[in-house]
Amino acid sequence: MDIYTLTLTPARTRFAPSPTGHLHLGGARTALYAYLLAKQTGGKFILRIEDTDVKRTVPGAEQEIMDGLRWLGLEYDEGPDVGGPCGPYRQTERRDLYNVHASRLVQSGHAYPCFCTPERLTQMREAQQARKEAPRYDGLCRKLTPEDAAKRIAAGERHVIRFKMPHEGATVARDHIRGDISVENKNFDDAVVLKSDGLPTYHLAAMVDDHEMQITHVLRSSEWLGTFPLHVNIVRAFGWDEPIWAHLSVFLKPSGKGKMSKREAAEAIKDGHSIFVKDLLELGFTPEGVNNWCGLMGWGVPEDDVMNMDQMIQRFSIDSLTPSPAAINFAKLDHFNGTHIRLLPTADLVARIKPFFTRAGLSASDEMLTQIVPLLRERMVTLDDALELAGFFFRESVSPNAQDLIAKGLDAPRSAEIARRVYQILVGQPALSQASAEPALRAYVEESGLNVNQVFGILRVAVTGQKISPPLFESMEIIGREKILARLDAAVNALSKIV
RNA sequence: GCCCCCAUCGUCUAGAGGCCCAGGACGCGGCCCUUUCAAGGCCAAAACCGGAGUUCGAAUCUCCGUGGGGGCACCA
Repeated sequence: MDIYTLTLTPARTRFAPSPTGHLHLGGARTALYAYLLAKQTGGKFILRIEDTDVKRTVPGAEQEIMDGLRWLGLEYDEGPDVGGPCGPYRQTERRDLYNVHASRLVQSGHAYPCFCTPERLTQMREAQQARKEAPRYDGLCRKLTPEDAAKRIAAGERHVIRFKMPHEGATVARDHIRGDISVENKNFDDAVVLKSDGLPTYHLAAMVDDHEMQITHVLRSSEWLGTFPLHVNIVRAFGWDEPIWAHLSVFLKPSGKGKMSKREAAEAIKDGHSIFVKDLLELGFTPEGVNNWCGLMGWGVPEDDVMNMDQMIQRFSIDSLTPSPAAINFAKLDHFNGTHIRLLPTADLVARIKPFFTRAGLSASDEMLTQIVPLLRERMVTLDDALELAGFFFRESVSPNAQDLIAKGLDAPRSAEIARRVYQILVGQPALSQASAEPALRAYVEESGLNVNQVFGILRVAVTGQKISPPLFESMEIIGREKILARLDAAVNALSKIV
């Protein structure tokens, strides 16, 4: 089989989060890569919920994950709410399957029941740490005869199933990003694969499911690198073929010193950013921007790094994934978000900013927004910028800061005088179009000896209520003559009251 | 303490022995455009962690050091 054929073999990939919290950037990127690989090869992208730790499961988390994936455009082909040929896709609904497999491991001599109590294990670990030894299961129950074990199980004694790690030799596991990883087996202990509540741990559940669901490429966080050899041993104990494994580097906080912490996450929010997908949506980020940005962290694209989903699908390759941790750079997210906003067709952008006006209690019609969007587009970094930039279009009146109405280098009375003059000029214009208003005002600027910034500045603040606004004359044409004159009149009044 | 992984501009990265006195992107600085703010265009500054090897030749290969990250649960 040549390389070309290989890359076209449909991949089955999966995103397998546990529903214990918010969907975050790391998860989003893992899902993105898995999605890209599946789509590129004409394969399937699967969502599997790893909820075997019942105590840690958070209500609503699963829904948030599904909503988040859909918002990002990472539509899964198989999953809890869409079904599929390998379901169910929630691990708690597959417990019988894990029991069967755990038994198989015991029968084949690859695993054994362990009756050690949590108390004993804690004591053991504490003693080991006191002796500066690595905390590790001492293998007490590994020595039990199958007969003894069977008797205790029959007696109803509470127990777990542990995987029997080889004591001798080394395990060589191949990570697609890093190459062969070799670890001495003596560094491992016998991990629990089935808990006393009858549910599996990750080590068993993930291996069984990846096999049963015929996953071809396992893309997961590099946090799993430590237990990677264990997983490989489990897969081999079953006699299964291994998938291609790729351990994705972790995201570091912006400083590059350590993983994102709660504290850092809070800092980011204050700054209008977040590591949580649900926040990103509310903060006005676009799926296009987020995907492009986080996809680029850990993936070495030679050039042309502004990409939409189709382009990412075409260009993605697990061969160009990078092994080193990446520090999050929110400034770059801003850049990509702004870039993708500018790439959006007007109707699309209108639809996306509308909710932000609605939420602010402003009724913005599609017609109006369609006119305004071209003025806004290149000034937006996030979608909610539209509200800040263009709220004045939809308000009955504006209330500028009186001081802002005073032109640079002039005083209030002089500014009021200018505003009055501008009013007169505009009143004289039957239709307040850009074509008529602008030349008239420029002529005034010329004859008055003032500069454009002074005159247009007063007008801008009077009409928009803001020092920074979209292009003035285009905006005025949309606002309409009546409102403009009223606002200008109000500005003259405000200016006159300043002593 | 033990184990594993990583190491190119501030950040994300290109680079798979000569194409590299190291390329792109973000950010930063400057200039142009300009009614504000942006966007856009142009220009600039900015890096191969250190030390030994291997080689005619190393950012690229090997070893050591250092630094950083991750892991060592009946959590994932």
